[in-house]
Amino acid sequence: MEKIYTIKDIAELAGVSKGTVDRVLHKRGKVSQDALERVNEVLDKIDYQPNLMARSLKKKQIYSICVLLPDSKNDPYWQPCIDGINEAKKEFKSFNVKVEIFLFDATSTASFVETSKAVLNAAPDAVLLVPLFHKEAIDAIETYNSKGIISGIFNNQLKSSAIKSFVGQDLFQSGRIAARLLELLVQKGTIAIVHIDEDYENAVHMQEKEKGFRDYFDNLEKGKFEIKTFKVKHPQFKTTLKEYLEANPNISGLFVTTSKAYQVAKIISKNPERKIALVGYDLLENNLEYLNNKTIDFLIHQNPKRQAYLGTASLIEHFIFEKEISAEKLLPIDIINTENAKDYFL
Amino acid sequence: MEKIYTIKDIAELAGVSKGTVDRVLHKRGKVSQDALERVNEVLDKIDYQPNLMARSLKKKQIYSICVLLPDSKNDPYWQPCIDGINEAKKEFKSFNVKVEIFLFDATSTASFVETSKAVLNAAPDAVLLVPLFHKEAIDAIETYNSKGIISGIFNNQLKSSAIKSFVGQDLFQSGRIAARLLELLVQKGTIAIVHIDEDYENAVHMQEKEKGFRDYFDNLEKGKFEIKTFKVKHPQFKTTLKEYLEANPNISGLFVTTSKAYQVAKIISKNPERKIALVGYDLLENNLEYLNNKTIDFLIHQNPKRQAYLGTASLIEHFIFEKEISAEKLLPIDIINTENAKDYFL
DNA sequence: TTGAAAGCGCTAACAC
DNA sequence: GTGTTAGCGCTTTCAA
Repeated sequence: MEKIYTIKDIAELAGVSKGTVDRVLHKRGKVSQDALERVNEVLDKIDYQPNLMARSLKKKQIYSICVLLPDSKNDPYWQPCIDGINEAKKEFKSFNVKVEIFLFDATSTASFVETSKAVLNAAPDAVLLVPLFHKEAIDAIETYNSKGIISGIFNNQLKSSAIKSFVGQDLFQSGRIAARLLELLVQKGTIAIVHIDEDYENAVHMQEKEKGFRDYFDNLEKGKFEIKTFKVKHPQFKTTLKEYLEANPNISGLFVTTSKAYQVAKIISKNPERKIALVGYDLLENNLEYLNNKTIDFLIHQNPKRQAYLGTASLIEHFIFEKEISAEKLLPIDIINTENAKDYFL
Repeated sequence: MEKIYTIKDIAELAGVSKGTVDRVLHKRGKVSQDALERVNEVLDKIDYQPNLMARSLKKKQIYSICVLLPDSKNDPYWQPCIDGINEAKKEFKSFNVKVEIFLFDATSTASFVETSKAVLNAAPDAVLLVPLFHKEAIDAIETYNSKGIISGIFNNQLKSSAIKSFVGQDLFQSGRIAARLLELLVQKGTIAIVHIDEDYENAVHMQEKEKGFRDYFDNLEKGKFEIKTFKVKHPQFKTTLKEYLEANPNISGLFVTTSKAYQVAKIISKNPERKIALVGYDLLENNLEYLNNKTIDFLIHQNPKRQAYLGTASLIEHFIFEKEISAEKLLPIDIINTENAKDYFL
């Protein structure tokens, strides 16, 4: 049973006062060379772990964190994020933190810009945001940075030196996982990558997934599989895909790079005698329906709830525990079939 | 921004002292009817959330928790559990909790009984244990209970009114997941369930998994699949399985109900022209090797680390935060293939 | 039955 | 530069 040391213990061992120990530990104020050495000597010998409870109890300052994410009205994918944020909020409610949620319309850059201004007005200590729109997100983050506001992102990666943390998945790898699944489902033949591309800015996502997907097949025995890409915008979606499949009767597998696999499932389930394997993303109600009737074979779970939770929690912990923010946190990529889907709703 | 009330606030609002408020909140000591009503009136009006940090800071009592689990020397499956326990330990190290780990030999009931006595001698406030041996585990738990020691279990379910919490997976469902995977891997034909049964007491595990597995196929179109069961003890394992597979040339899929899939993989990889689909359990080094060379198609991850972490954390939180212990916590059952395996080592 | 006060470990203000 | 001290919110002891 190793002893737990307090500042008082250190002060006694070093023959100085608690105040001096505090100054050494936090490098604040002036300390004589002699005292510094005496304290450091003690610190080297023991394993001092500050009592975080005592620290947070003392601190008067209230930290404020804003989370900026798309409204789930237009896309239910975002709904679980709210739960994740609230979970973090609840877990740390005894601490001096305030967490505010700001929603923008995922289909409108203007909405994002406007909401990010509102966040700026709230003058938080940190912002966690979903950088859907590349350029606008960078702008917002740089503005925050110039005001001394820390920025973290989740859901999709974005390179900027002003970003302190990223929580999400390795999308390239995610594409490889889909590829491995389709390799098993379709013994050989043609597989199409389907991008249901509602807004061009999202394309980085899809491109990474496509790259990973193709990478997997590129490293396989040649000639067994042919990989095609099919890109379609929403309005004409239904007829276009139907025609595409009719024009390509050799296609026996589809990889949908967004959460819209149910739209594809709806079309292919009309023609059950043609067996087409289908792999998509996200545990939406609509997707689960087709997963359960086996039109969709596998879904890849991006765990938006946990992403939002971890993003929020790491910012909170940075302030109240002075924890380092880890620059990148990659979540496991969960493979979902009919049987384990419900376990992921905790 | 809702105000955060403290005991001092309540005392002032009710016109009593902090001590009296504390007595009312915790129903300890004597309080006059009048004071009781005044305090309760205030409590009804406001939403009082005790500051857990302040509480833990003050408490002198040190809580002691013992964790009783199999030694990983004989089975590497248990190794991650130690990490999970240590993670919980680290997370709560600022609180007054002591967590001690006791290891027993998973192949020896005597070792379990002995170790559980050592735990009793340590006189902890709570015990978290892996109830590998049904009867002995029940005995131990009832003894703990009679001494006022709280018991939680993880890894496998066990029914007893003396058990306060269970963390683990739904093993029946886990069997269904394996079934669904093999259904996809083997279009039709014969599939064998392989129990590598080292110690009879573990059989509950395997039986549940088998039940789930068969349940899935029972509800499928009849005649497409035939399911067999093959049980083997370790020493004769290698030759027996080989003979079994030779005697049953129609078998094209295997479901190994333990973490020993690599042993099966070793045998079937000797005969690569006969393609046999293989699904097993757990991310052991040995298994991963055969997963990566695609002899094993899927592994099911039982997440022992997280099980141990959650089991430990829920007991700790019960003491320091006075949180309710949830009776049952079922973890998601992760499906692992070549591509997402490494993500699960965080 | 109740209030007052000490003190958990830490931080920050203040005095020397 | 450095030691002392007050106080965060809570629990617990001690008088009254």
